[in-house]
Amino acid sequence: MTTRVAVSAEPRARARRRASRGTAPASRSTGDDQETRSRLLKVSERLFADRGFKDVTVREICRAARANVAAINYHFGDKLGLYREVLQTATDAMRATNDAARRAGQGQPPEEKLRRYVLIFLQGLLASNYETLHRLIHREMNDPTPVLDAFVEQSVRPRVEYLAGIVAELIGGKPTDQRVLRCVASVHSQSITYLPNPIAARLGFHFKPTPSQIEEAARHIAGFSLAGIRAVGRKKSEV
Amino acid sequence: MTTRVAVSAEPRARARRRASRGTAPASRSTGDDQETRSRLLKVSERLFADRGFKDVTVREICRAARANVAAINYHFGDKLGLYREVLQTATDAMRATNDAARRAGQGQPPEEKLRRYVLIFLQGLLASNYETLHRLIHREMNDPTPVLDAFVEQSVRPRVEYLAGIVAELIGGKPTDQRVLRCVASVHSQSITYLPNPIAARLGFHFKPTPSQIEEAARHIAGFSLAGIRAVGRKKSEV
DNA sequence: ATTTGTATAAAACATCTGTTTGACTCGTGT
DNA sequence: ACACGAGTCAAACAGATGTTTTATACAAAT
Repeated sequence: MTTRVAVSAEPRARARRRASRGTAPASRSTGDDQETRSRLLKVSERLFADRGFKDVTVREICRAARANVAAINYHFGDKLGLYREVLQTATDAMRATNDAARRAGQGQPPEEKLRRYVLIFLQGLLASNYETLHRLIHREMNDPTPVLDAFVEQSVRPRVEYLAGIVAELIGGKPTDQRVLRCVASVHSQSITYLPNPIAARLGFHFKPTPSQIEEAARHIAGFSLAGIRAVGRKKSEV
Repeated sequence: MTTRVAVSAEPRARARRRASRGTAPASRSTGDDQETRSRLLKVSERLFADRGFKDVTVREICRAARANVAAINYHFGDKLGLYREVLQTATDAMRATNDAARRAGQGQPPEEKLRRYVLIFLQGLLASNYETLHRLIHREMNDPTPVLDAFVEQSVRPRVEYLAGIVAELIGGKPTDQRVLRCVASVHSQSITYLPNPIAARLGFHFKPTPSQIEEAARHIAGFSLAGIRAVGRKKSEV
């Protein structure tokens, strides 16, 4: 009895109306008129990030978005449809971070590529506008919903392959070398550790994601990792 | 509407009977008689680790343990009471790992202390009998239940402080130095990355937790980290 | 033999869950 | 003027959920 799969994307009768988007929705008379649909997206992003897909109720989302209970089913087919759309924006944001890191590293020596990658990744991870999206993704890691597969292919794999390329360049091995993969895991894991989490908070790790603190952390990770990678490179290659 | 707090440990009428434990429960007549209580503990440990506190239903647990729906409330007061007890065994296991790591490092130079710590931690993390317990804990990191505080104090803090001591010895700083704390985070994050997770699985990271693979991974983490720590130690100390 | 305490079981309870329904309000196109 | 579709709403639905109740079986103590 896991996360309740709805195989077909748009399940029921209605909710296909929104096929006709872009025909100037214009404003309607009802008071505020802030496009209920986008309010639902915005509100649910935060709620899903805070507590996960299953632990957030549609009633809660709708209350927070000042919308009717039926709004989610009307606009997104069902709860999973809404979640899918929220996670798609997360995927896009992550891909944008990937591309930015790639661009920043172009023409640079591998050491500098790694430094810039870590910094940009960390900025993307902790920048206030993206932080909820990344927490969302972190949730998928522990409680995969049917959306995870698409996300891994579109976001994680390109990122890991890029990192593997850098590391391979640094230690002079194939990107599929076990040593390379372990180094990639080491770099990546250090980065995501800086996502806010309740245990760190209880330990008194008061890491404030200000630009300068983020740079500091990025410098640490890059320096730590470059030394680590070089050390690994000095050892004999394995199968 | 989070995980449903039950402030008092043993909430209702019954379930305090088990105060009188140890008076030889003996066996009763009903067929198998395998101590329903311990069956519930065993079964729910796996279920909670797989899907988290909230996503597992008491009916499911009871079905898997071949017990009545009321069994949980009878033996543990309520669902959270069962969870609390399961997590207590996890805490104990983790503390045992801590102690083992400490003993193994006694009288060793700090480099060797770190190597042994990482190995023992990883063994504890991935040994088949403890693996579910650690996944359980990993869940608390993302979705804290009321049980988290006790766990952090009893397990995580001693461990982090021990690691901080080693690192401080290596780079010659105070255990509260920012550089030290960042190194601790680096070491710890690399270790927990080796817990099985769906994203790694989808990426084709087929890490089998055999003893030799675990040793391999521990060697990597220790070597990588020692080089990293030394590099950090070469830099000027910060506030 | 009776009482007492422990353990189990089936059924019921109250609440919460995602979803659906049917009515109603508008603007727009004819 | 009219029909139509888009969007919203209150109410209801069916199923799941944690918990409680009531009844019963049994062993040990009295």
